[in-house]
Amino acid sequence: MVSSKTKDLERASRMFHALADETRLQIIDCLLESEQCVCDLTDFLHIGQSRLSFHLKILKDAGILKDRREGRWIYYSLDPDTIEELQEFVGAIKGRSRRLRATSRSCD
Amino acid sequence: MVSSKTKDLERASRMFHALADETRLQIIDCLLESEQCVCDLTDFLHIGQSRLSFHLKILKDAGILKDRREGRWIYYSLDPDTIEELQEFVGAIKGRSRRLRATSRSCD
DNA sequence: TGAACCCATCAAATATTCTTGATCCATCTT
DNA sequence: AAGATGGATCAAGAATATTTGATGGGTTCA
Repeated sequence: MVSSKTKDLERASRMFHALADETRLQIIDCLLESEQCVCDLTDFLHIGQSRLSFHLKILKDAGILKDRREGRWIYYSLDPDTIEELQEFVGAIKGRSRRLRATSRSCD
Repeated sequence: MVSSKTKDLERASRMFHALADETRLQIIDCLLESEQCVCDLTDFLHIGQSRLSFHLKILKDAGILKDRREGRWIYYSLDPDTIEELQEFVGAIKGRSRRLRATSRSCD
């Protein structure tokens, strides 16, 4: 059995990996204001279609983006729940790192 | 000239990349309570010394960890400023993604 | 139905990251 | 000074990730 802590780390590292690329951060930046279809994103970002599709998939698989089809177009948008999750994860680190105490083993 | 936005993305992707690895998240987990020296971390995490050193360097280069020498030992700890910075970055995404508006181009 | 369009997927080449063992450097001890 | 210890760094191989161009699937429109 895989502990829930291990799965949490797996999930977190997947999310962070999705954010660990400038192209993908640019995509996110494009989606801050509103959803966009793929063809608009290729125009904005000046990158090839298959390359964009590759990065969109990574963001979507990590849960950071959602998509919806409307006719020929597929619109991508941020998933607020995942952003929230991300914020909680970082908050958890910050919350504990603030009150550094004397040595106490906690990680094995 | 490189725009500050580009540099922000570069910085952000570096930080996220540092977090995009389970071993490194385990290291961070070990450091939540207090600073630790490298030899303790190898014991806790059961990983080889050079492998640990590799990951520590990535975290340190990203600004997430600080180190200090004390005699033979080097103690690593979280850098609260960077955690703060990280939180602000995620917060910036969340803050804007909440109020999704109609189409408005913002990223090219 | 067929052509045009939007997009995902695949395969191959390239690039980057990670692991491992060896080596080196600094500090402490004797 | 010599040995032992804590860690960083290097080189080489293994594993992943990324880019690119080609192909294919679904949708619209004539």
